[in-house]
Amino acid sequence: MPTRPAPRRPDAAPLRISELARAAGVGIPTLRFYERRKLLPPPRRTQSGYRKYTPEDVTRVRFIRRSQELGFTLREVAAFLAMSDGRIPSPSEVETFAAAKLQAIDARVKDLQRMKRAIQKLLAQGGCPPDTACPVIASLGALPPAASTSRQRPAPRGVPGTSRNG
Amino acid sequence: MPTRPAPRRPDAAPLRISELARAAGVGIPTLRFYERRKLLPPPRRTQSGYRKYTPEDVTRVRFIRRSQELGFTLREVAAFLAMSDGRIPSPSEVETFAAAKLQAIDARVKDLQRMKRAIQKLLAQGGCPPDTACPVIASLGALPPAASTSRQRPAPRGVPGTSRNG
DNA sequence: TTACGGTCTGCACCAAGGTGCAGGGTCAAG
DNA sequence: CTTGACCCTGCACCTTGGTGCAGACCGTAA
Repeated sequence: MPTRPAPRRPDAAPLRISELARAAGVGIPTLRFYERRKLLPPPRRTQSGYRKYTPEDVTRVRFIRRSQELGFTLREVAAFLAMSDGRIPSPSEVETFAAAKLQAIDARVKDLQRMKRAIQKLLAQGGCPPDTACPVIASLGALPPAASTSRQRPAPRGVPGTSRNG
Repeated sequence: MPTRPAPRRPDAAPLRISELARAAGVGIPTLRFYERRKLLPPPRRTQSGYRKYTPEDVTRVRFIRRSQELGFTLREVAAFLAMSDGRIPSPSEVETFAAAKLQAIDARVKDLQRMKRAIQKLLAQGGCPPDTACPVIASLGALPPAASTSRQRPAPRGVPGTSRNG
């Protein structure tokens, strides 16, 4: 859709909310939502109150989305961003937090790989044998309670027009 | 899995809902919820209407929880279980689905490892440099929209009394 | 028989992460 | 000066995945 192109701007021009939304692949309400949740700093405003974003905000929003896809909650992402913004009490907290994240990541990768192997086996066998326990289920279900430290959330679901979800 | 044939009992001892809940590490309402969502088959009942579960149900519920921790939605898990139960039209669907899951898993593992490296770098540097873009954010944020196919959900959050989070 | 815990059903509610809409201001083009 | 796209705020609503509660029934021990 050839929307009336925004007026020509200099290089590091501020972005309007719709531009940031498009660049970062999210919806406009989502950006205001992130602002309320402190994931985005309150942007500068035009005289009339329009939000003005910077190019770094694009990176920031994309980081948020990627982190969500990796299974971190917005709360966690907010904490991380606060850290990287230097808005935290002690730098040792960064280490603690990051180390915990590392552990969580490792655990998740391991489980994913276990499940992967099980699925591959399933595919090689052409499906679950009818009488036996499905190997995939067995491979994950016959385990002690997980040691997962982190939580996971749905990935960005169909930002209108960005549906790459089969 | 060599299922041990319980010698003298006519069948394996059925579990009451509270026993399954405890064995699988979930709450009782969750089990009823899973039943509504077709993740658990309607169990047999006692004459008075109490649910009677089998030991395989423990595995099944654990499988569900693990899968969630790995980032699959209940809808996906239900689909997978339906397959493994043989309640699926064509076996080729299993392959399609499983292959898609494999791709999703691979993508997620890759991203997690990327983030891991970034966090390690962050730790090695003792934090984000104040002026520059945080390397962790940059490493994930400066990317095209994700190729993630699947969604993620919060891991089982503190089933009352089962808090292994933290 | 009563007490008490476990279970049943159904309905309401919660938290996270958005999504939509109403009602109104802004701004460039026609 | 009107039109249409865009933006603002605030509020209501949606989906997932549970949780809680009320009111009634079951089952065993005292």
